[in-house]
Amino acid sequence: MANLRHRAIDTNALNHETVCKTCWARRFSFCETLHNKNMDEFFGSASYTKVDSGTVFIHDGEKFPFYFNINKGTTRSFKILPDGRRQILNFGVPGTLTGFSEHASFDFSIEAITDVSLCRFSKDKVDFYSNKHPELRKAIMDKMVSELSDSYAHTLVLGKMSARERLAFFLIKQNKIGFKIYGQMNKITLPMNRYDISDYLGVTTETISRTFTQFEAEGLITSLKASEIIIRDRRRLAALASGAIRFATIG
Amino acid sequence: MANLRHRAIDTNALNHETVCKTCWARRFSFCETLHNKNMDEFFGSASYTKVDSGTVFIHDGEKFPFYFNINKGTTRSFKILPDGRRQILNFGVPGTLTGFSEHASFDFSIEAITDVSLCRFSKDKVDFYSNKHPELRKAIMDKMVSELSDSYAHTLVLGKMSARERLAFFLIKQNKIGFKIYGQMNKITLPMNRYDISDYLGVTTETISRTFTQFEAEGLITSLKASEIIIRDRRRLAALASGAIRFATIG
DNA sequence: CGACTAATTGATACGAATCAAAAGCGGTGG
DNA sequence: CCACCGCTTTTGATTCGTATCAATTAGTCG
Repeated sequence: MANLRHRAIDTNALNHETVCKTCWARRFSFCETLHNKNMDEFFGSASYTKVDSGTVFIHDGEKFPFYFNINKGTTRSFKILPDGRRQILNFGVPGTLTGFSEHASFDFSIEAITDVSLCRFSKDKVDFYSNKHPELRKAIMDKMVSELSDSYAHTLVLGKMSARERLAFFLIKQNKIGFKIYGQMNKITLPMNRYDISDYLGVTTETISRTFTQFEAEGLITSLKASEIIIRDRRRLAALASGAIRFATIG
Repeated sequence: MANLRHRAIDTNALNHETVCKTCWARRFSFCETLHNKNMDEFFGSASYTKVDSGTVFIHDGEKFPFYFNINKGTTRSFKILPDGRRQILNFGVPGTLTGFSEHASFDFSIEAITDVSLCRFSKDKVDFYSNKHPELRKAIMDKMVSELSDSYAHTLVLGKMSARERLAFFLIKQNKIGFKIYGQMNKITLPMNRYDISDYLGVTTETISRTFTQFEAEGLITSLKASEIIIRDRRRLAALASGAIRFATIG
């Protein structure tokens, strides 16, 4: 097994009652589907883990036959080119499941942006229980499908959109996540820094920063701090995000 | 059911023996896994279909509870922005399975580049048989995983690579496909036109064209026709494709 | 062989990258 | 509590890769 730098807490000792019953991320997670079943055995097989902020806990190319479900915090998945260029593929939030990769081998790296807590499930165990409980496999496939769908949306953004559209897309997306997970309305809290945003959107930090300034000048947003944004004009921001207007500084 | 413009040939009439036994794409397809089983009933539920070149046979947003497996020809999957900008997500070749999308609703369109023949499988039927034959579901999930993996590689290309790297990536990828499916070694046969290539790589046709010319001048490739390329220096082309050298005209 | 479309080549424009520096911010210690 | 240090973010000046606009050449099909 690879060097996963984290403290693992064996839930066999803890008992799933105490862990899952109070799990805040459950309603976003694949395991939600087993909510009303007596699945101590299955959940007992999971291990509850914490990863410190800044830790790369999955390395590109590594074999690791587990699914990870994020319970708390934010992660970034990324690929790196030989000369150091980094592309962020997605951000993981509570309820994000990962580890679908073929032959149990990851073809990207995952790093904790904030302190993260997650559950680790052996693929073999999940497979075994999926045969008894088809809804479990269905839930996993649904997660996979939405990851694919997200990736295609991202492809469109990277292939065809201007810097302004990219940032608008990102902000609208973060806003939706913020609402779903944390119940925030017009306030966007960004756990990632400008480098992350730029590496996700395929532009530079300078461009991101300038575009933030533009958006604020145009009354689309207000920036309280670098990491706290208020949406002021959702309609226009969403129009930009959807590609309805390419460069125009609509104001 | 949506307006699928194609001629459908019901294999119930034909009998799977005559169709699947001679199916050339089988060894690349998810159904390969059932090769040695008596699955007349399952295969009988498929319908064998032909789609003419240039036909959009799946429309973005359309509900369509079927998997498609391509048997012959090439397709392009794409998304379109309100102002007409098109991003090609991937090209389908024999053995490509599609239709994973959530709630059986596609979030992209698919168009035949050449004349295409394909098999259509009802999701319900596949689901039913997957419970008896877990390897069927596993095969489908493997297809899904490699589609996701491909998409991530594409993300890296679109987010971080120069035009030269993008084209190199594309050519190496097409070469691998050409070898796997059609057994071609250094010759690349491109069923798609320059617009397709540019819409896949997130650059313009003019840039694609100029880069082809550069590559030929540098001895990386020889272009017999626009659609027939010979790889002359695989090492350097692959180095470009992997991002080891960004702009340099190595030569 | 002519008509139409696809691909290439050329000239110029422009959005974003790069290089450079200043300002903001968070944490630490005197 | 404030001064200092390091890191992140913003702003500025300039460069550059690719898009755009325009025209020519090649290729395809009736």
